[in-house]
Amino acid sequence: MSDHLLAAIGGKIKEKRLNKNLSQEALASRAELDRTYISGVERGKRNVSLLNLFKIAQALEIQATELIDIGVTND
Amino acid sequence: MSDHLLAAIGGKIKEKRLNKNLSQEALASRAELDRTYISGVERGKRNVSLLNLFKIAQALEIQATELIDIGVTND
DNA sequence: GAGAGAGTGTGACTTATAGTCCGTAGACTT
DNA sequence: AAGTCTACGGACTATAAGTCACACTCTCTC
Repeated sequence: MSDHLLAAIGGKIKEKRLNKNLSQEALASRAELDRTYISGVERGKRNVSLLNLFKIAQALEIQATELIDIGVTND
Repeated sequence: MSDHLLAAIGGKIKEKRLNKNLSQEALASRAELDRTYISGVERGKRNVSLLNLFKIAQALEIQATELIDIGVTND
């Protein structure tokens, strides 16, 4: 529960972004967020808030659930 | 994309909490958050960050995806 | 039908950090 | 070498995190 979680989510975002052939800047523009912010998010340096998560998902044309659907077990 | 989204997620949290017969205070305790914070989240007054979302999901013994899996279409 | 206890809503507040805006530097492409 | 893309830093502003006191509603018991 912490950094690697954000990194995993950041990785997902990067993956989806590349799938769509978008630059960080293009994604940032679509999501109305800052390019350096997207950079930080993808590198797991940012603890994104829900509204921004949804903005990013929308910019990527995917469900927000896809972005946080990482292997998190409730062991 | 905004308040009603947070309210919808808050509603989900409340629903899951009640399913588990937990009080806000009990949930807050499990998630190591403040009771009034949980109250605000459930009422959609708080734009929760990812880490806290995961804390809450873990406290509810569910996947975080379940909490944000509301009817959001990419129309 | 007053008093106690559990559960919740809410406003106000301080502190931590989310998020922006400026920049520089390096990798890669054409 | 000019253009594109990204990592990263510093300085700032906006807002989330976190806490408190108090009010209110129930329900139960005396």
